[in-house]
Amino acid sequence: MKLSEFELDVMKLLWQQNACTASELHKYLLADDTRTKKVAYNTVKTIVDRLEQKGAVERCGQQGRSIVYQAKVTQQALSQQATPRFMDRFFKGSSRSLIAHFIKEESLDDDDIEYLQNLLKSKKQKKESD
Amino acid sequence: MKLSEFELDVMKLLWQQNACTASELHKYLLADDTRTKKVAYNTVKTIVDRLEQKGAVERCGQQGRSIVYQAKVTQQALSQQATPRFMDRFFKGSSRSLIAHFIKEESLDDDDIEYLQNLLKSKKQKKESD
DNA sequence: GGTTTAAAACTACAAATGTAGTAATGGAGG
DNA sequence: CCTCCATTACTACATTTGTAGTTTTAAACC
Repeated sequence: MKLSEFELDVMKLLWQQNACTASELHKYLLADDTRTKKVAYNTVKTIVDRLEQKGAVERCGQQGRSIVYQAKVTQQALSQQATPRFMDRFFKGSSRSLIAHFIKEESLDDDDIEYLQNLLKSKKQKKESD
Repeated sequence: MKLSEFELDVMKLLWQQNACTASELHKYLLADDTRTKKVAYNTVKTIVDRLEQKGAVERCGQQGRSIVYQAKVTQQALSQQATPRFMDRFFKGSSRSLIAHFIKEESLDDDDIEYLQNLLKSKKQKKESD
């Protein structure tokens, strides 16, 4: 399933909110101040309609006249599709260089670092037990 | 600078190969067997022309009648633009969960794990010295 | 029950993208 | 020097995407 940028933005809201009407989605988008361009309700509804056609969302109820939608594909499923493509473009298929990039460039607090160190440790141990 | 999927595929080749003619790029794309759809030479040339218009590539010479192109924007520059957007979509702005995802899902050999552990360690130490 | 009105459904359209055809041109080989 | 063919330059077109207007409908309120 291939979704556009805007479609993904809407999916993200549905993943966060679990279930929404089109107007709710519209409100969330307007409230998001990282989003410079303000879109009309109809624009959002069109995107939701397209997502429905693509099978990415489904109707799960009514609220008065409003249709309540929910995500039909999980974030995991989509990220698992998108991630290899993304990695391949920018990190030459190497998870190692991707992870290294993030460890170097992104801010991680002590807690994060410790958490990730433990993850790596358990990954190593798991390999040994195979 | 916003590039499309196909444009990024061509950029990737230019990053790898340093400098190419349009026919060379075409050959590489045909040779890539992960790419099911086979494109015509003219298609590739159109993409290169668009990349030139967008300022992503530039001419750096001739080989007979063929124009040699090279990337004008670096992979780093583009990945630094693309990565936050990507992360935000799929990993809610948290580098930690992105990295965790990769450590869990991707295959890392012992060497990779050790390398990353050292990176984390030095990140921690650097913080302490601040 | 009639009216208002928000929401759905449908339609429209410009820009970007993928895809490639046609026309023009200039090196390379005879 | 002329011809040929690869390559460029230009043009074309369907599809997708972003964006929103118009028309229809049905819930809610009086």
